[in-house]
Amino acid sequence: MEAKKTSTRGKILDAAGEIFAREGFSGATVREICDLAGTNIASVNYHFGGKVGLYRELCHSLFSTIFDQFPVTRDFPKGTSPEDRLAFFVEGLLNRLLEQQAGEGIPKKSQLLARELAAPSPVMDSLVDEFVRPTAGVLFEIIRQILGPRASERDISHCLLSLVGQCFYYGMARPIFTRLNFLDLNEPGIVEELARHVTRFSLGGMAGIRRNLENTVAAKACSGGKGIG
Amino acid sequence: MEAKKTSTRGKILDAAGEIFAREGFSGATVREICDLAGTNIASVNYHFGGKVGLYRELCHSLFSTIFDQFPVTRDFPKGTSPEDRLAFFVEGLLNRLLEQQAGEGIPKKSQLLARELAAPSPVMDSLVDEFVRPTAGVLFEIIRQILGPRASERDISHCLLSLVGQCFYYGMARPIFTRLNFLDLNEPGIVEELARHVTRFSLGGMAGIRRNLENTVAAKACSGGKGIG
Amino acid sequence: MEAKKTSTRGKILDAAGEIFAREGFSGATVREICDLAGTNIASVNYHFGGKVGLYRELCHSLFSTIFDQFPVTRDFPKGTSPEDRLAFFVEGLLNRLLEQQAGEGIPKKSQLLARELAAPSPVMDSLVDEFVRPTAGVLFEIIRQILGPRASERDISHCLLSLVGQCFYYGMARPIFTRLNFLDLNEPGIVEELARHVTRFSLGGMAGIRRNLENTVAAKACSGGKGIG
Amino acid sequence: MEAKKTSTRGKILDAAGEIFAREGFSGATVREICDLAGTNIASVNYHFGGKVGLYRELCHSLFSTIFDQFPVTRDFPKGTSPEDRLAFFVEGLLNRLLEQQAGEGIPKKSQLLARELAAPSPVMDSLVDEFVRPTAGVLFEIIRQILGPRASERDISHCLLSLVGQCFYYGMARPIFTRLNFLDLNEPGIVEELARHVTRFSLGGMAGIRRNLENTVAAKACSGGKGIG
DNA sequence: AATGAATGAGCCTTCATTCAT
DNA sequence: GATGAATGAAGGCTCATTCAT
Repeated sequence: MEAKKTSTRGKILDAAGEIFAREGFSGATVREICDLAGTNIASVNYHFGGKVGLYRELCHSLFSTIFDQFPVTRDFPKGTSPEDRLAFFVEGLLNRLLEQQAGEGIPKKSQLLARELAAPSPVMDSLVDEFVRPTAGVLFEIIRQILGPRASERDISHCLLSLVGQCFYYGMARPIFTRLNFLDLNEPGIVEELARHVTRFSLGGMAGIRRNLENTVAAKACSGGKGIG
Repeated sequence: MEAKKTSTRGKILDAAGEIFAREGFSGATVREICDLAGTNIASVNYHFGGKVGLYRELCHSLFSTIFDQFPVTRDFPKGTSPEDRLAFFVEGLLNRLLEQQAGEGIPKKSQLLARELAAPSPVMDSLVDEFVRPTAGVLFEIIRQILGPRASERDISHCLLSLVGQCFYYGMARPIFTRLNFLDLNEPGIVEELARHVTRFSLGGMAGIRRNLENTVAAKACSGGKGIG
Repeated sequence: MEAKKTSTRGKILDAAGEIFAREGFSGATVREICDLAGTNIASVNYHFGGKVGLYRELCHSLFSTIFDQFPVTRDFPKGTSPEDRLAFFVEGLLNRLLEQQAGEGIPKKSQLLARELAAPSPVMDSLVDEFVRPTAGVLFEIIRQILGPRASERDISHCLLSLVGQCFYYGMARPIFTRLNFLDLNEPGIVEELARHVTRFSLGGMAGIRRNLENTVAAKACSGGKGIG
Repeated sequence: MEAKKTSTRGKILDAAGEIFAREGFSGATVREICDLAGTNIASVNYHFGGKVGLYRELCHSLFSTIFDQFPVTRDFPKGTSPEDRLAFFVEGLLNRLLEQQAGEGIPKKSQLLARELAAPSPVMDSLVDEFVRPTAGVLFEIIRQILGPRASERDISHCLLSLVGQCFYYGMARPIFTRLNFLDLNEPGIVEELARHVTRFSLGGMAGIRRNLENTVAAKACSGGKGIG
């Protein structure tokens, strides 16, 4: 639930979120944003220095809010299994990507995120460092533990991308699979359901990878002698 | 490898692919496209009726070419396992999404595709019906067989999206994970490596799902008696 | 008399001359120019690349026209005195600076010239080289002959600036001395009258300078002995 | 030497002098002036009622200061020759026009003056009456005496403009003749040197005019008889 | 006395498009 | 078939100014 801002700055940011998400950066116009915000057309330049500045600040603010709202890790009790950590991570990530305004069918934040991922603007650079990299680091460690000591960094990367890809796809490709009637993301409880599925699917996938790693090594160890058969 | 067109029409299409992929629909300008194509600024309107017409035709032509080039199914010998069919599907899909111009690092086609998925233009509608739906149908059937008879349509959908999500993510999020140094998609043989990974990961994932389905049913069947423990 | 152009380019140039002269570069607006020219507001950008390009081309065209129209030297018969050459020069220069549209009281060209001299824009650089320098060279030689062999380059420069200053002042300070009722530049024959005056005044001035130079040298030559007295 | 003001008003005036001189009235912006002055952007309107008011006050203050600093006449001892009065006048006028800030190569005051002469703003009207007219009156009388009783008002005006023109030209056309390497106004003692030259040149010029007047009258008187030859 | 926020008007420029050739 | 010239609409932005504090 998003509290409607009363300051001019806040109203512009709210409106910008809507318009940029719907139209993209080039498609959006300052005029449209100001009309929606109910402010003067010069206010964007006054408060943000221009269209680009507004976009930058909006992204930052959006990412900041959403990342604070849905953490992907926390102070787990000692001995918590990596599988449980993964479950928590997946639910957090999906919430970040699928979160939407109460009452509105338009997930403006994830839409904007998806745009940036498909066509990263210069704004992206700082965001990746500030928001994405730490998140990826957390997941990387979890997966390393799940895959076990034989996994190379490349193995871990592959699995990480497999897991993240599933989550992102829900956020980005919504227009596609909505059209194909595969899934309705507006159902209540859908995020939790998807989190359970992604967790289970990915754990299964990683188990397969791990098994393969171990077999490969075992096979190598027996090379020269007879294989197990 | 893309044969350079010599007709005005062809030169415009080539240039449009580059510019639209880089700038998006609103960001691209007819002038820029015509400059790159070396044609008159009025030629776009003459040949395609306008910017929208050009975009529509470009998408169609791009999808058409790429879908023909990389099939996701074929006349398998009778008795081919669904796992083998899946492997073929995954490699085809990844090729479609990661294909790039020979010698150029810019995967203009998948970039354009990614854009359309993140922000589908009106052009999308016909494309989904013509290209995406049949592809999805093929995969749906393969997964149905792999998951076994106990899987509901929803289960199949979930797994389908999990698999497709992994593949798309490679095509769309390249700017992100390139920045994070997770993966370099320019390595030779990378598509095949990814295909092997996605196939194995997904088979593992689906195996997990299937096992769970069977256990759940079994547990229900034994309800009243003792669980396995 | 200025032939009204019929091409869009020409109409814009005509209008620009009027507006830039009246308002200065920053004060003038493209809209006003296009309104006066009866063309679309985008035509300036199409034909001249922008406001600056239009200004540059206008200055060039104006200078070119006016310098061709009023020469300051010609093929004099052998033995023509430097005084006669000077008279010709002065009349030519004054015509350049005071020339005005038939029927209009606004001397747009000299006004524009005056502006450039008081606040030279980047456009000025090429104009000085192309137009002003050769003119100055002609005058420099005439004055050198009038002042005689004892004149240093500095003496010549001083006299040159004295002469040119008189002429320019008529072109630039018109708003001032019109207000002070000193002179009405709209009288017929005024340019010829001024030319006669400036020529006579300057010849007198230079005669004074020359006399002084010769006396000084003579005095030096007699230093130690008696002066002529 | 200009004392740096500490009051907001004074700081704005100082800054305005710099900016208006460099950019002209339309080219200068209130924001730029306030930035340089280190004051709030609303301060110009608060203190001067607007951009025009600031400009008016600045001109007034500038003219007032400079005219007080360099007089063009004084209480001469009885019997002082008009030639001596002229020499004093010329030095005073040149000082007014060429005066520049200590240590800075930019003569902001004369630049501004030159602008006003080339393109007088409405502000000019009052300034002409208050400052220019009295100065011109002084010179008019001096020249009347030098030219002698046969000179008409028109003769006097011509000579006056010839003299004033030389002086103004140094102040206004500096960018031109600096580019042409005719003169470097930054040399020490240059103003005195120029004053000597202008005085001598003009006295020579007026002597020529006077001689001509007398010859003309004499010739008329002798009409019917022989001319002097 | 002074200011930060906000504004309406207007700026130059760029856009996709049209039209006569 | 193809194009150079021209255009109306709209773009982001800057301006001097105002107003509540």
